[in-house]
Amino acid sequence: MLKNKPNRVPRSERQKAGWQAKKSAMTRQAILDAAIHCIINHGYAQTTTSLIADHAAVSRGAMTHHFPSRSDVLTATIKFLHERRLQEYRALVQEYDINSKLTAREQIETVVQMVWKFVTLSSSTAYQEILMASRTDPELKRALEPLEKEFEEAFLELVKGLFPRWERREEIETAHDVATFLLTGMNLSHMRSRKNLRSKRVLASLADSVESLYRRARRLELQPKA
Amino acid sequence: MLKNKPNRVPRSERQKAGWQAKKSAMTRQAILDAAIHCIINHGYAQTTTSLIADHAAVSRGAMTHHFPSRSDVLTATIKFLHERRLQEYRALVQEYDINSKLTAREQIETVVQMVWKFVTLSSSTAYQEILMASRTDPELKRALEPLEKEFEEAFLELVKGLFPRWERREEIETAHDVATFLLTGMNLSHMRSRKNLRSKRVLASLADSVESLYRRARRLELQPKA
DNA sequence: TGAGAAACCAACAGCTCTGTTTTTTTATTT
DNA sequence: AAATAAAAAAACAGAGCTGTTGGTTTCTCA
Repeated sequence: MLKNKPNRVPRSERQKAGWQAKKSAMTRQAILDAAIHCIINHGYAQTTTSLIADHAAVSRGAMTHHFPSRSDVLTATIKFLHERRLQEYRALVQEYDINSKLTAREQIETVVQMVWKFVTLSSSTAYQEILMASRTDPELKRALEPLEKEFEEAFLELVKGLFPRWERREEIETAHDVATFLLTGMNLSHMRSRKNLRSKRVLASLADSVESLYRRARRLELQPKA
Repeated sequence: MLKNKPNRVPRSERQKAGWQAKKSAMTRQAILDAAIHCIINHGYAQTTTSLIADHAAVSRGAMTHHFPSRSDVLTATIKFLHERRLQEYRALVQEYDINSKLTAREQIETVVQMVWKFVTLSSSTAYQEILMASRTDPELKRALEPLEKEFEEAFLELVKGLFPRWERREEIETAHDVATFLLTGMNLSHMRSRKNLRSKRVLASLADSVESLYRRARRLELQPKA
């Protein structure tokens, strides 16, 4: 939604130099925000150009000025979404403040909670929509692959930072896979009906799995060729 | 695809009584098969009435005779898909022959493999498409809910049959949740790129989780109020 | 075998979405 | 202040999808 429609901005502001560029950036941003909003609330396929324009309070003509085709809006949107998710991810890492005063088990539990919170953000819902659409849309698929890799890297970096003594890549990868698969699967199911009672038990079980992988890795690292 | 187009069927067959009813059932079936095929290969949103008709080798007019509206085809399709999945599920249970000669661990591993196979069937892909679409389509959502419940019941029945001494519902449910969430999540990711090396480790970890839940349940059952 | 029903087909109208073009408004620059 | 460039709006044409209508073929049963 356009928070500052041009005619709502005071005259003084509007006469400053560089105002036009600023306005342009604003509507561009409003369009991207609206696109994400539509993907979340109407699904990827139903996100039409007019729907986006309506929700951004921008004429469709103005939109084609910034993005000539529908595909242009959407590819710009997924890039923007990707940035936003990376940002939200980093914010969560800070918020949860996973410091080394905690035991390994406590750290693991905190990370699990954090990742769960991340997965249930609305931006992850949007991402799921796009991911699912990409299954039958080669162009989308191509555009998404590098972004997916970047995210996995970010996750592995987090783990490395938190558990400096966890070196065996095999168990780290498995932990990553188990966590993301389980949490996305759960989120997918929960997006449809919330059953918080059961999710707590699942999160505990996930923490168990990760802990067991961690312990195994530690064991094998100490006696590599036993 | 229509395997037996009416004009390909021998005259003798075509003159038997009840032929018309049989033919009608055949095209109806062909339409439902085609619909599932389209959902798998083009996605739910792209599954248009003409696409289905084309793939079923049936005129669009003939289709509207059996299913007046698009929504009619699709609701019939998801019901049919549901039946098919139940059937495939039962077939897998038989095929894997999980008998009591195996140890608990072996049984668990077999079930995990079986469910994984089930989740990766193309009919599960179709189901995922529908599930995802139902998030933003209230009508679909309403139609899907009872079917979802029926499936969970079927799964719980399987576990009860296999582990008669596993009585605590809490751990059974958690095991169910962990397994389905993890496997759907993994499938969702694999539908896009196959990485079999890593999936084996994930399956092993899942078996660990289930086993640990089983052991805990057994322990708590023996000393209920300790 | 002939009347009536069921299955099937083809063409059309209305709607929505996309992309293009034309026109108007709003900034910037000299 | 005028010329030029950028942004926004409006109107239009083409394509695809849905649902409807009227007509044809195929089967059934008396």
